[in-house]
Amino acid sequence: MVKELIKTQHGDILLPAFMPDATYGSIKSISFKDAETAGVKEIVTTTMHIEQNIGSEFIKEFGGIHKFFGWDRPILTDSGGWQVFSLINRQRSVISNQSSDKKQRSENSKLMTDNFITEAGCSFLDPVTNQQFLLTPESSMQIQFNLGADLMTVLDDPILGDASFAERKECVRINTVWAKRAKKKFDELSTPSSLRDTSPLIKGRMRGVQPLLGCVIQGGNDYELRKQSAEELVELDFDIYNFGGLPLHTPVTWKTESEEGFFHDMLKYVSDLIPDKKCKYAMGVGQPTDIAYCVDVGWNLFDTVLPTRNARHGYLYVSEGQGEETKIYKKLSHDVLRIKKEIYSKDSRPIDENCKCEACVNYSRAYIRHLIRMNEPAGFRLATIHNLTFYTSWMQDIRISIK
RNA sequence: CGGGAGAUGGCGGAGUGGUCAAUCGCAACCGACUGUAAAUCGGUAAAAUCGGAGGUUCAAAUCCUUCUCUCCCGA
Repeated sequence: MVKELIKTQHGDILLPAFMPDATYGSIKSISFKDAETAGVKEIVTTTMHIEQNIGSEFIKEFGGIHKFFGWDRPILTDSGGWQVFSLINRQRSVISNQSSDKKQRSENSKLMTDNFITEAGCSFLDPVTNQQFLLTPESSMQIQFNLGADLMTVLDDPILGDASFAERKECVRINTVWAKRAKKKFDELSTPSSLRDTSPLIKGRMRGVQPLLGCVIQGGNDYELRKQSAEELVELDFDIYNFGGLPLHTPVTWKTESEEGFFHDMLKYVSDLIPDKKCKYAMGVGQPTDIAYCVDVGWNLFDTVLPTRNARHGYLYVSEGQGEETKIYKKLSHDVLRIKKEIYSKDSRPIDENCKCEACVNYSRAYIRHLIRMNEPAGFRLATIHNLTFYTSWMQDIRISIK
């Protein structure tokens, strides 16, 4: 029995669902109203960026993240684990460059002391605000309650692909310990009396609907570690099970010589380790065809930066026959169109003749190409609206196709 | 009219005697992007004998003379 629906205080989520990322409190270059028009029903935001730049205490007093954003539909918060992973990973790659430059070396050693993970939590220097920050499983949970998220995520400890087996095993161990601690904190904070005091959620419309908690299965590209991680977490009984790390063979995720691109087998393997009655969330996935594959093997919740970032870079998703290159997964297919290419400079057609979004109904490829090349925010906005419209309709097609 | 500064590839702008057929950036073309330190990053190609003429020197974009043009300040 495949899960079809998640109930939240801000409405139901139809599965499989795709949630765009509103990292700094905004889906880059569009408004939430634009997102709604593009068919977006639920979004992801990050606890860390909000906490550091605005402060979750303030959001709580304000009346919660939904009110603050002006977004009345479901919000999932990410824990902040990934950001730290990202920082540490960058730090390692800088250091591995073996610079003989004295200044560079001193910067490297500074990075080592700025960002580190212990069993207590993640300590790091925020690159934007330049403040030292300690994130623990408990504080991450507290922040997410302050925000009043509908779906929450435990602090997790992602793994670097080229770490040794012992190091990766240690990450899985810490990841489970943190999940336990986070769940304990979550249970404390979500008791009715506690909710009244600590969370803007209680002021919502649907009393009695609790926030849901997701944990993150780690283990990198190692099947045994994935299995161990999944089994330990299943034991703890979470609402949502997330695929941690990024299932891609790249130097910043998992280094392997064997294969390029998306790690299909691992997605299937991990999905099979999770009971079907649970929501399965493939974090950071992915290309439309990869999402389609993941749905096939049991995943039903997705978020990725691809449609929004690619839009800003002029990489547009279009229906088949409308672009330069076709991507196919089974019966689903679409094209890709790089709008910055010269061939579109005089093209009076819309981005996608089959699309009803604001960009396609009103403007030509030539105009949108021009705007993006000129770095005009209006161009980013239109392209983003288009790509999100594509993604939401792609998800709808998937939902229909699996009925 | 007097004084000053300048003239280098499509544009901006390094370089003040040899290592300069000339750094670099923008623009151009192509590509990447996957729980966003990303309006970012990478690659490729093309393009100037350095305003004109003369001179000094083994050697000049670089020094000297002169011409042309531009800009700034002052009458």
